[in-house]
Formats: sequence, structure tokens, C-alpha cells
Amino acid sequence: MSATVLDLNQLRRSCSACALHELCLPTGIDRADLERLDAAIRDKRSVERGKALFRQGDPFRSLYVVRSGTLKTYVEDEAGSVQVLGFALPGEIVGVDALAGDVHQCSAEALERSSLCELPFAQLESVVRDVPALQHQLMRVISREVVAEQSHLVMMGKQQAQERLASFLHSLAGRYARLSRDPSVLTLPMSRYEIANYLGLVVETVSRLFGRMEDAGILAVNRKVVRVLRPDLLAELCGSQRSSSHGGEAH
Amino acid sequence: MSATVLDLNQLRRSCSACALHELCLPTGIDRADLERLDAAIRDKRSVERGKALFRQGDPFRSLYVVRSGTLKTYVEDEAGSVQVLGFALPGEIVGVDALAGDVHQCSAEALERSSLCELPFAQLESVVRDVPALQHQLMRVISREVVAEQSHLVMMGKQQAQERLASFLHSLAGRYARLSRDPSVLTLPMSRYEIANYLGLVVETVSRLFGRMEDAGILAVNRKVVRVLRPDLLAELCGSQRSSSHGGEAH
DNA sequence: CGGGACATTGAGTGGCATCAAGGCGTGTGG
DNA sequence: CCACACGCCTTGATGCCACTCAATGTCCCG
Repeated sequence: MSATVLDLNQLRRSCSACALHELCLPTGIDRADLERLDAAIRDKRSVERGKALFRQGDPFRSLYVVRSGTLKTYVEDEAGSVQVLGFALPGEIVGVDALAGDVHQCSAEALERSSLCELPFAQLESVVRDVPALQHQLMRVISREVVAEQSHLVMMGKQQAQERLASFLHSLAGRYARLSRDPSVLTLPMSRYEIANYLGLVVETVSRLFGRMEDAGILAVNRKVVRVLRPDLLAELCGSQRSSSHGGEAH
Repeated sequence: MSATVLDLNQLRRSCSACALHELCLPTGIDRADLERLDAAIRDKRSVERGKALFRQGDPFRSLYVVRSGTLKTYVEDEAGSVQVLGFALPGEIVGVDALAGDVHQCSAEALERSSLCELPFAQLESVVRDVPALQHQLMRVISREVVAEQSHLVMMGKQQAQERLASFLHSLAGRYARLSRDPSVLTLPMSRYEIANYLGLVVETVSRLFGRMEDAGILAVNRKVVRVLRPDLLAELCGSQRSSSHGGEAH
């Protein structure tokens, strides 16, 4: 390798040069600290479609930030039954579940060719020790995971099938917007099975709902490409109907 | 106040003297560091039954560790619909959801008179800065939250009503055991409504399931006191039936 | 002892899962 | 290049589990 190539690699994997750095590490970290962080990050890793980044039960070594592509995280019980926990888009972190027990509690698999920043935890911790702003930031990022799962729980606990799909698409559109992608054209890298599973439904129901929402003029669905024609109506469907039932007050 | 009273208070709020310190801060923190942690903890706080520790939307100031009693955490949408997210027992932490946005994303309410350690976050952070072991430990505790929510999600996504109640009771028994309480005698501080809501069910269903499990000789239910007569059968019900359906493989 | 909240029990219904075909796009091999 | 086959998705018919509605029972507190 020539020096030029090395420099390019160096630049490419630099956090300060990363288009996503405001997503994974929004604020309060100055240039000098960013360089220290860079030093802790191993060369970025690439995962092919269908391949696992890590599997449930693997020993914990690193956190990962998605650079490009999409992953799904899921747990699988002894009977082989799967529950999809979430989909990780660029700028989002995976692996947080493993901090508690030093073993991954879920698996992460690429839905399309994806690249990631690997953050070896031991090194990350030592940098964090010297950079208070980074420590704060890391906890914020982890906390976001907690909040995201809470939303997922509300969806599973209180929403109808149609509200769930609407919420899913709405949330996805929001995350697309944050990535400066067009939030009205969703290209879904996950299968209908994976969407259904994530929503706690079966694939037939999801398919019917896509159809119904297309008939209602809200979406234009074409295989993996979903265009949102009426974002307003989609938003309405997220928290619609059901005035009080299913337990408005829990006490 | 006399000096003696002050000393007693000092002792009572000390982490090193706390019967739960192995739960909230399991390992790797020596005596000197514990004293530094003590210094960061504000006098413990007490919350009456039905009163809120904090509410959704409140500004974030502190994390809390339950010392005694039980809390519920829940979110409430604009329509007043509630989703119970979890129940916090002694040794467990609440408030983690607020780290991301400096605002509490859920409410926490005491189900019975409870006392808590308040950990003002600003001070906690500064101690954490100087005590690497504590930093690691704090992240482990937060990660536990993530893992607990993942289990909740699996329950909501893939389990039948009966499996959900069984899993709930089973998990509660395990947490009781960790607290050296008798795991075969569960005293439920939460109402049937709250249990139902947590499980994504309605109260009638929960009531019927208690009855069914009592008929099956698994439980002896008497209002808020549930005795587990057959822990083995209870454990079986947690992951029983449903060989492959509802989406064994998600791809 | 009466009122109110919480809990139980029963009958009926509806939403979503299940079962079963059939279409469509993609990739592969002849 | 076309034909076939496979996986994925869609569409339809049926059934069941859990929700809904309604009434009664039980405990707690004033």
C-alpha cells in the first residue's frame, strides 16, 4: 500500500470526516477529542446481505455504528421462534444489549450490503475516561435505544394492526428525513415477513394492510418501494380511533 | 439535630452499608470509590403510594435506585391511553429513558410507599469520570434496561395470553429470589389493570387466566397474594405450545 | 353499614391468525 | 434466450382467541 492509500483510509474512517458524526456523536466534542476517538475505532467492517454481524450468545467485544446499509436485530428462542427487535439505519448503534452480561443477547444481520464502524469496547472505554463529553454522549446514545424500545412496546401493547404499520412507516420516514433521504419514497430492505414479525403480526395481515392503505390513496406500493402520497393521512392513522378502550387508564 | 442523628443518617444513606449495593453496583468498586459515590448521592427520597416520582415531560435531573417498595413506569399518549412499561423492584434503576433528551419520556409512580436513592446526574457523571469501574458499572445497569425491554417485546410479539401471564409471574419470582424473598409467595402491589396493561391484555383476560391457572393447581390466588404451588408447571407455560407458527423464521 | 373501587364471571362479537391457492418477479440452467 | 422453479408476496375463506359489553361479587374505607 502506498502512503496515499493509507491517508485515504485514514480519512475515510475518521469520525470528524464522517457524514454521520452528528448523528452518532451530536455535540460537545471538539476536534482534538474527535481525533482521540478516531484512534479507538478499528477499521470499518463490511457485512454482506444475509450475513450476521454478531449472533446471540457471541462474546461481547465491540459496539457498532451503521455507516451505510440496514441491519435487523432479533432474538430467537430455543424453539427457533424469532422476534425482530428493530432495524438499524445509518448513524444508529447496535450491540448495546451486550454491555450488561458481556454476551450478545440478540443477533444482528445485514438486510443489504452494509458497512459499520467498529468500536472495540475496551478502547472506547479508555477514551471515554479521558473525554467527559464523550462519556455523556455515549450514554445518550444508549438511552435512545431504551426510548426506541419503549415506542415499540407501546405499539405492541396498544395499537391495532393498521396503526402499527402506519407507525412503522411514519417512523421510517422520519429517520429517512434525518438522513436527508426523501421521506416520501421508502425503499424497504426488509421482507414482508420481517416487517410483520417486527410488528407482532403475520405476513398476510401486513400484505392486506398495504393493499388497504393503497386503496385509501395513502400509499403507492410497488414491491419494496413504498411511496407516501398522503403523509398527513399516514400520521393520522398512527394514533387514530379507539377512543378509550383497551385500558385508557391503568389505575 | 444531634451529631448522632446525623451520623445515623449518613450511615443509612451510604452505598457501602446498603443491603442492595450488590444489586445496583455488583462488582469491581472498592471501598474508597464507594465513599466517593456516597458523596454524590442526595438524601434518599420517599414516595407515597399513588404519587409520582417523576412525570413524562419533566426535566431530567436524577436517576433513582429503588431501595424499598415498587414503582411502575408508563407512558401516556395525548388521548390518555396508557402503556405500562415495567415495574421497578428494590435494587432496580429508573429514569434511564431521560438521558437521551434531558426530559423524562415516561412517568414513574409508586405502587406502595417506596424509598429511593436519588443520583443527581451531574454529580454522578463527575464521580464516574474519576472512577472507571463505576463508569463500566453504570453502563451495565443501563444495558440491563435494554435487555429487560427486549424480553418484554418478545412477550408482546410472540406469546399467547397465558404464556404472558406465566412469564410475568416467573420473572417476578426470579426477582423476588434475588432479593431473598420467598419466590413462591408473590405479593403483587400492582392492580389487575396494571398487570393486564403491562401484558398487552385486558383485565378480564388476566382475571380468567388466574382462575384457569388456579384450577390447574399451579397457583393459589387470593386477591393480591399469589402462591406458586407448581413452579415447574409455571415455567413450562412460559414458552409452551405453538410449535412454529406466528413466524418461526423471519426470513 | 353503605358507597366505591377493584375483581370476577358470563355471553357475544370482531379482528387477526390460520389454512389454502394463486400471481409475480427473479435467478438459474439448459 | 427462454423455460422452469423457487421464493416472496398477494388474495380469499374460515375459525379462534381475546376484546367488548354487562352484571354480579368482594374488599376496603369512611
